[in-house]
Amino acid sequence: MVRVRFAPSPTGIQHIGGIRTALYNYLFAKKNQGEFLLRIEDTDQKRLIKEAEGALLEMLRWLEIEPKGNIVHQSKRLDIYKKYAKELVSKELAYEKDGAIWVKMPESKSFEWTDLVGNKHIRFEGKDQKDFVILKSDEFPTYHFANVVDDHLFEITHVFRGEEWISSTPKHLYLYESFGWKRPEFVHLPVILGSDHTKLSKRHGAKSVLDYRSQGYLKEAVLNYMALLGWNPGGDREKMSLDEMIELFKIDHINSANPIFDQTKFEWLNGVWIRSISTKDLQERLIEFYSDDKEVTETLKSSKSPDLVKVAASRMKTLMDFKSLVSKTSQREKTREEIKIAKKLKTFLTQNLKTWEDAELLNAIKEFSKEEDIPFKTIFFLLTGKEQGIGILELNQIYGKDFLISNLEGK
RNA sequence: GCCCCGUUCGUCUAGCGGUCCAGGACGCGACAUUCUCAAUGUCGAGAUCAUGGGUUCGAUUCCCAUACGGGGUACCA
Repeated sequence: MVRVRFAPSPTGIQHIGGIRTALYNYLFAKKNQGEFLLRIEDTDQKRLIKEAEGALLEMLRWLEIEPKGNIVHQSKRLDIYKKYAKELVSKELAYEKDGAIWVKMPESKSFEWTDLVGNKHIRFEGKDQKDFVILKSDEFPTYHFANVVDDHLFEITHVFRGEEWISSTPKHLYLYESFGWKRPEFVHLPVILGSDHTKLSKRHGAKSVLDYRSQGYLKEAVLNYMALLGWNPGGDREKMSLDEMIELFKIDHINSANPIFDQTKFEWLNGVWIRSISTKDLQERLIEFYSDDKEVTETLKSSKSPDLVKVAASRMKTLMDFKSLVSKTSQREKTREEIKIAKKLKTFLTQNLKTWEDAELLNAIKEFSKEEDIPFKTIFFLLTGKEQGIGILELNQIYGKDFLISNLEGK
């Protein structure tokens, strides 16, 4: 049976690359009817950040890629690591120095494996390897050690992790060998780079998945875009739901080159998802997204809400765009000239229109525009209060005559 | 420096020896639609497949070298 694990260290916020690793783990497990576990590698006492784990769980919960079973904390398993470390010492494969336990790396050996990303053979020579610490002087294990011990104890079959671990894989291989344990398959994922071709970091803007949520991205889009960075199902397929990704996921379609995060394409994908969910669903998500915003919440709970959501959907890239789209307040004040035009327009419309039905209104606007030689854009602004956005007729349907007229009257 | 990995349009990528004078998507441009902006549809520009050597009847696809990019080189993960 396939069993994988996501093993982050709670030393900071998980950036998008970290969560992508979780996603690939999840996809692979689901695809193969396997298990997906979560292990917190909290072995670095100095760099530990206590909010990190909660944030991580919140991300997984939001994205609905939650692990199975109990969460393992390495900090609670110190006695286990100690026991195994001593075993290596007694086998004379490790030694104590400066209060820490070190593994002696054999110079004559070579270490090789076939990495499942790109299905390539990787080989390191023992002479390039250095002895390394497995148990620190504070009695905590190092990553290399705790990771191997736990992967063995939990019978992990496939290790998905960032490619920054390739160089230390020889250490891990040697540990498996020293204990006589069967080693797992390795799947080293290329790291995601920013637009300047350097590793994603704070400088590149919002990096946490939670940040994307608060910026109005849909979880479907986040999942979809993360999956697409470095993996594709082959062919032209781009938009995929989680279930579809599970169905299509294959390790040999993971790329081994570093992808660059493209904010613009991500936004486009988010728009695609916003347009593809139902109006009712979108409305619910907007209600949740704007739960702290009284004004928008009021709008969203009004009877006009479904219509507004519907006409706003095609104009949104993120949920954040909704507010300005449906706001009733004018985008800017009218100029003196515009105030004059607005007065004229108001008189014109109130005198000529009987029903205020769309066709009649549109004709009147066109006529006014022509007769007075006023550009349509100006009329649009005067009637809607916006330079651009939801159409006059759409607003006429939703808010009606009074709203349009009041825009002509205000400043 | 040394070790490891990578390199197809600006970006994400398809391609796994002939189907490729390289296909799709984002972005960009044009047109259509049209009450603005979007959305949508159609078309277009954009890659001598990093460079140089091989192998082969034939290389984007296989091998080597160079260049460039990324990663590692901690009692951090």
